[in-house]
Amino acid sequence: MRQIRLHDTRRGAVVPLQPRDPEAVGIYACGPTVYARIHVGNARPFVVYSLLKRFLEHEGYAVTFVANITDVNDKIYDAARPLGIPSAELAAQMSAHYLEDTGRLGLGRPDHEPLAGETVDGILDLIGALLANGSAYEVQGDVYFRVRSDPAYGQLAHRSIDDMDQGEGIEGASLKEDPLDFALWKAQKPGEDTAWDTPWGTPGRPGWHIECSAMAEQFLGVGFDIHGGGNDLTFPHHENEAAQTRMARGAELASIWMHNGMLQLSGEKMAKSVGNIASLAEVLDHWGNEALVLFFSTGHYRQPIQFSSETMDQALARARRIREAARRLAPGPSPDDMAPRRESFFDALADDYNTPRALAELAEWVAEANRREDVGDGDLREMLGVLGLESLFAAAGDEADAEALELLAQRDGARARKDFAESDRLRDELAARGWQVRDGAGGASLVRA
RNA sequence: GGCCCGAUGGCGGAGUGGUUACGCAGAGGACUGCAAAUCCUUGCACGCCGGUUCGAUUCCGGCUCGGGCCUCCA
Repeated sequence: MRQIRLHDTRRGAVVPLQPRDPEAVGIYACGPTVYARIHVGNARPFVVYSLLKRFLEHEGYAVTFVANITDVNDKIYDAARPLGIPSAELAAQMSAHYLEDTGRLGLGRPDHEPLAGETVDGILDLIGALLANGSAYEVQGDVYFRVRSDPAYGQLAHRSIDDMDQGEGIEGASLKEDPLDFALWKAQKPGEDTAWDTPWGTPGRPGWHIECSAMAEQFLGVGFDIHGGGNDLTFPHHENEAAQTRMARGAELASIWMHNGMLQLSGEKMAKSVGNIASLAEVLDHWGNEALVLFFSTGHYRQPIQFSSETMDQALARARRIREAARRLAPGPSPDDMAPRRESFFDALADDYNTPRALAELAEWVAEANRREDVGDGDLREMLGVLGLESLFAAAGDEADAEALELLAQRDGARARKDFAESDRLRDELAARGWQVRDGAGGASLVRA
């Protein structure tokens, strides 16, 4: 088994993965808050950790991947109000969209996708433990975490407690003992239509940070292996998560905290608040899932990555080349003398999940395969499977293609192939026969005009 | 203001104390009935100023610029 190394934010270094169970790895990644349809940037962690799971499985681990859905949150109340619908209804709608949109990535589902709203028992249990040992206090139905009770607070984000000026809003500030403290639970306020009963008597709903602590613990237990998320969550969200569990359970929530970089659009983080949004659904419509999944792997997961029509087109072209190689290669095992390239591919992934380097190896592998005769496609299948791109072996719109190719063959016996769509002349020809060429990921497909 | 990250060719993006990956785009060539695909060749790229060193894009310091977080944010 290859030694796998990953960057841990807490230690600020690339460290060896040493799972608590030598044969199994648990991964938790923070998912989106479902108050609107997700954008491409939101898809990055979904892709990164889904693919990490595939790689770890390839290396022989049994992996449990948990990605939560935050369905109870201020944002959701705020978004539901002007729409005149219950917040739970909005959350349900947007959750459904989230499942649909991420499903189209073709990467399968995480093993568990808990909803915060269904983990309230676990949340109250954690809060109970914190109240009991003095790390939390209740004020007028709110419950706050006593940040200074945790001597390790700030270690994850590498911040001194004295540099912090954290607040949960002006109203809450007056209730806190210390401005650093953050809400574990918020008493129900007018206009908030979702609330749960509590042991301390006043109904309310959980704070954002505690939701993740509870959901992670429920499915992976305390002390699991990898906690992931976008690097914008490092502080305060992950810092708070870590602190809550540490003080409630006397143990660290996770051993490695991984953080992916932001997707950037015109030099800035893609975010709803900035307004530079491209929805995941739109991007999938335009470029297809293969180009998008490949696009995410063209950059290292920790670095920011530039989203633009240009960089997406580049990913599309790259997918096309791989698809072409997949199409022409004979099924079967690849030659032994090409194995070193395959191994370099996986070695790159073992080294802090370096997908750009892995893709370079894959490109070299493809070039060599193209140069040779009778290269079996085994290695390529193996590599693409780990990258979530096994579908490059199956052409989009195969059936329509077959039919159209038959027509073409009848016409002039041309050595037609899927790339027919590249040729304007053939496009015209097809149009004349009632076919419309529709460009998609890594190729084109045909539909009846 | 504080903490952190980055600055690589037309674009994207790895990596390295001394021959600078890979992809996309471009140019030339091969092959091909035309295309497509594929192959070969090719391109004054490492922000600025100092320092360490036989030698720095790579290490150190400063500067400039960009980005993330410090408030909801993948």
